[in-house]
Amino acid sequence: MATIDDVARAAGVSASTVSYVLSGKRKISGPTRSRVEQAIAELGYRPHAGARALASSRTNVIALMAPLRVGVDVHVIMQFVAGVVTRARDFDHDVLLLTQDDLGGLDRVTSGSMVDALVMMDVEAVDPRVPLLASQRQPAVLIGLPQDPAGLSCVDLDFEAAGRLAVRHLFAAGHRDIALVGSPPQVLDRHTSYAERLLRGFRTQAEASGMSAVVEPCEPTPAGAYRAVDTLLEQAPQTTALVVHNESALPHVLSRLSRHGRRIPDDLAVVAVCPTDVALAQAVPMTSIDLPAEAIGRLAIDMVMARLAGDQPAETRLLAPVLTERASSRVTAP
Amino acid sequence: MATIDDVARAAGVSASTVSYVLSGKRKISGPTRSRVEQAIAELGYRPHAGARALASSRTNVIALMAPLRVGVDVHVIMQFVAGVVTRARDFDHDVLLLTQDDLGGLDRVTSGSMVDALVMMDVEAVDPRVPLLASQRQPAVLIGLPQDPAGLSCVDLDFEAAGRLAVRHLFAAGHRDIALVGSPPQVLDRHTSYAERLLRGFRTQAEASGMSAVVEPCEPTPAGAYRAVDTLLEQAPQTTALVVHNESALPHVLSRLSRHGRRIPDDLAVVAVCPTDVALAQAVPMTSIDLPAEAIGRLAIDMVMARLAGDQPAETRLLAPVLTERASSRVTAP
DNA sequence: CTGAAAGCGCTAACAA
DNA sequence: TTGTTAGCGCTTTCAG
Repeated sequence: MATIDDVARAAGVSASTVSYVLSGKRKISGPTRSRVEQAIAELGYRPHAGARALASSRTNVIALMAPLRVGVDVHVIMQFVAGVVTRARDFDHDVLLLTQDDLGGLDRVTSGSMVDALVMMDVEAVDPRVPLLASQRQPAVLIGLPQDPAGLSCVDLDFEAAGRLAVRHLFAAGHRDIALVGSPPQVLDRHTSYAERLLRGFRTQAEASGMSAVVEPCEPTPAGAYRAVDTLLEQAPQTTALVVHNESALPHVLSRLSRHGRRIPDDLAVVAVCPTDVALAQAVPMTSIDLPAEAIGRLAIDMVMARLAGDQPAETRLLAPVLTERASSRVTAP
Repeated sequence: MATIDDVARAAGVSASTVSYVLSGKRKISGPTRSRVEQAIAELGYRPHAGARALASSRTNVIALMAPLRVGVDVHVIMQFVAGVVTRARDFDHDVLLLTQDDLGGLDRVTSGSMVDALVMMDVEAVDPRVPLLASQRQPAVLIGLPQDPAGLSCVDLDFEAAGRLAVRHLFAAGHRDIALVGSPPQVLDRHTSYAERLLRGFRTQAEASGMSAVVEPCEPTPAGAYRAVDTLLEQAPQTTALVVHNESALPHVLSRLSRHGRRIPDDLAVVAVCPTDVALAQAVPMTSIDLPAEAIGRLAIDMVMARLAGDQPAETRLLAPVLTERASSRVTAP
């Protein structure tokens, strides 16, 4: 492999000049610059990442902690990761992938100076990883909202507003008896922030609007979805509209409803909280509040870069929910 | 951050001794070792990854090129990635994530000495990335089977054998008219290796067994699945069994069949080629040939490590398919 | 069994 | 506008 000295020699300049041509941190005359660039091209030179990191204490790598356990919301995770990776590339950064449960990984990549910053997905209200962030010098951006976001950068969809929005939409369509098919019990049990926030928005708005509102947690399996639907139809048969916040269960909820002879939207309106492509991939196109996972991922990187540039303090950004009406809640002509 | 010199000073030894304690490449006396270890613990010392890479030309990072585009087989991708990451950790390696389309990324991480090796998912029969591998010094392991795997390490499920196995299973259950609901047309168009291999196995075995076999490519959408099912039932109404090799379409295929009044397995047997958890997440538990994505990921890392250790030449490993019979193809009592 | 010292390839003062 | 030089923190000969 060619080194910076090889390039310098070939171009008839010093190594530092090559370095400055590469970094642009110094003004270089036209002729010199082109000689250097040509030498770089001819030799196929690439700076050695380790050497660079050692000298500059910058790795151009961002760590991403992602929940790789299968099961829940694979789509969302993938889109999110895609957003992070592609946006990082826009800033000439690469992404090191850590699994959610690799608690030690946090310290490893951080203390070992493997990365310049950290993005943590799927942060829970009380998250064991959050306290660990305090002791490290690299900035972190969290996806989700810990109970105490003091001094931390956070991004997420405003799930509470999303809950309210869904309910208001249904209210406007004339519904007065609604239900939420929510996250799996274990997700709620571990106080996953987004699940609780959506639930809160759903409940408060329903109450504010004087609607009767039932909540049914739901396993992300066919059996779980069937159970949830069956329970719901039995215990609250007067329900005319559903909010579904459970991507994996969604198709099974719909198929169970159809098995019960409930037509969508005629007998039952449904609003889903999920990525648009999931909403469109259902048997009936779903009215949905988009979970803009890719956009959030990109935004997380933008925030990381702002922090790295030093011009930004930590901030929390909650994206306003957007509801798109589709067939599943459309008021049909009588 | 504490450096190796800090540790050496604290322990009253030289830096090289600390290094050797860490690497185990030299015999160190008991007392010395424990003094060093204590100093490391007290100072919370972590070797600087860049410095280490510079001095040793080893990064302990593996690059993983994954198809992050959403749509097809997200589950499979996630499981695969999970397998790679967790197994890499077993060998004290981390994973740098590249997107499939980031062709330049290959050269970047490789020439820049950011990684020790490469794992490439979803390799197609004729893949633009494969020729690029020739010029780099880091070993690569491919998931999938390029047309010409000369000198490259490859792992994958033996899809051709899987196709044959599915057909043999159905033959044994008495079926003589079968159909394949396959990959999306565009996947076949780009000569995706696994799609073609499964197709080949399906066709050859059906022919060998004297069965009539129809093939229907299928978009990974509800509409696509409906179309495929409708076409099939119309053009080959005598079909009594289906092989589905299309994870995303699977639920929609099943729901369409049920809408057509075809009961599974009574009217139509179905064998799916997909991860076990997907097979179990359907309305009817699916007889399936497992796509052991996580295992393949782990295996890929094992092969990487063998190559890095230098003891292994490149080799191709095709995993034997395993079929598990479940309700969707069970012969029911008359 | 341990230490000294020479780099690994790059960046960023400091000089000119 | 460019060059010189001193590290960055570690690994690994070479010596003892």
